Amino acid sequence: MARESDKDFVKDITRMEDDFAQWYTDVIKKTDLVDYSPVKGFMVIKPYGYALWENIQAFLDRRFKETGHQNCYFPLLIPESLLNKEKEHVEGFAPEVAWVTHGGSEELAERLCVRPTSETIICSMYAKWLNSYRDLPYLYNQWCSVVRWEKATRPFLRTSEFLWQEGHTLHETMEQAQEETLQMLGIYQEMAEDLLAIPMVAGRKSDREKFAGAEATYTIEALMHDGKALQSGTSHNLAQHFTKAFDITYQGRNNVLEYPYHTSWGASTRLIGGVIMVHGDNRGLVLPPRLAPIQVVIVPIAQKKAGVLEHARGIEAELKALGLRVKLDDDDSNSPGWKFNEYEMKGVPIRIEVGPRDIENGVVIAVRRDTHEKASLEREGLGSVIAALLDTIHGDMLERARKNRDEKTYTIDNYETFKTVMAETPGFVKTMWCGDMACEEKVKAETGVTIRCIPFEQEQLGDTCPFCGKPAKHMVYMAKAY
RNA sequence: CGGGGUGUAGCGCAGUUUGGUAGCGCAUCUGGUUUGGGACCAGAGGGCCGCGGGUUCAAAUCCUGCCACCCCGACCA
Repeated sequence: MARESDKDFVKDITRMEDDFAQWYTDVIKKTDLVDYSPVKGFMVIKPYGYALWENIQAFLDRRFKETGHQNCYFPLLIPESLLNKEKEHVEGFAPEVAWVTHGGSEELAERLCVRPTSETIICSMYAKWLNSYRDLPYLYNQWCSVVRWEKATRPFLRTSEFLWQEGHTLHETMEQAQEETLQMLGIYQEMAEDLLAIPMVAGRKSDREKFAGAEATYTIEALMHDGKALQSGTSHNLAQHFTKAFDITYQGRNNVLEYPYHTSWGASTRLIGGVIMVHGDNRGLVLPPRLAPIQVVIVPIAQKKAGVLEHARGIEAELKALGLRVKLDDDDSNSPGWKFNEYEMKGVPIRIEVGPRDIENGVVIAVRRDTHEKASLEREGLGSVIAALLDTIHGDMLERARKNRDEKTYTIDNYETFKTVMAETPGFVKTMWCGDMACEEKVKAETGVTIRCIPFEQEQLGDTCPFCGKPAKHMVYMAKAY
């Protein structure tokens, strides 16, 4: 195996070490994932980008159904009076909701908000439907878009409208709600690792960072290439906060009216931004094989020569028969060299080159996107070798991402070192914390760093909080966040 | 919402200081030769210069208002 080129960048894309934000924008634009629409903060997701979302949807939807959930659909518009019912919730979301004030030319008696999330409309319906403990649990999910009027937007990471799913469940007991909350977070983590090849830190949000109206919020957090963290999926135990506000009651087992326990959980197109920033390099996207819309691209060489295209089509058919997503690029208006660059930029995991020389030798050339390793493979039995190679690439990408993250994860026990590290080599910081919101606010104000989560896997790193000197309550992961 | 920057052909840009026929590269189209890391030759098409007002004989260029995008901060998936 030989490194095929020393060149580790392309002229169209800013190098990530020079300007990470510009690199991200360049990659998104050059690879045809999205385009900007006429309305600020609203983006068009183009076919290559939407295919990524469809693969995320397919994975999650399968797992939701395997765990007993059903899909349904609730309306886009929510009356203001419903939004206002849960106090913390409305305070959290009011600043960024869009309002519908007119129907045609008539001004509405009550204005309607475009959902920023659907707890309120869904709870108002659950209140009508729920009668008996025999009806529980409610295990519903919807795939939809929501609108949050953002001031600063970036494709995938923060847009005024985004696609997501939101699950909303009701349970008889707090224990069942908690079990559901953690189960769904676990599915997000499984998806991140098995599909996106992104290792996650899972844990609970601090009270300052939790969802508006939640008893507890759980999160998976990933570390990007630039050392900033991305919240990648959240699952909330809402306890009885909304069910009481919306007066959702049922006849319980002991013949008294009870309020059910409530959860909600969501993951969005933001995950795509995470994939770009965790795996991408200076040549563009590097897509994990199970997510990639095109897993293998076949580039014929000297395709007008007799037999070349037919041979390439045979390879295409064999790989497709194995269920792989394959593209044969037989467009003769682009040279092979152009195609090499194009599909590398688009992150296609494996490129197969086949020309007259290879046909004669009974081989093909296969090149890995993630490592640039080039190998000559026997044509005979190629399908199973390629299928296995895709799995190897997935494992290697996950491992590489884990190694990158671990190298940028620092254990720190004093504030001065913390400041230095976060200023010079940002990443995750593992440290003890007193549990006091004022202390958390102070650190954020002074350094811009926030508590990403209180991880499930706790370590006793010390006895005092390095920020205020009070007794430590938890070990936390901290980082600057997207 | 504050600070900085940018809007000219599908994409990337020059031209704006000093007002005077709208330019370049890539892409596109036609024909031909090519094809193992961004091919070559010849020809062709493509523009409300972000949008609106103003100054002027004349505006991409000067004045003014707005809009969008990018970057850096404050707020959030």
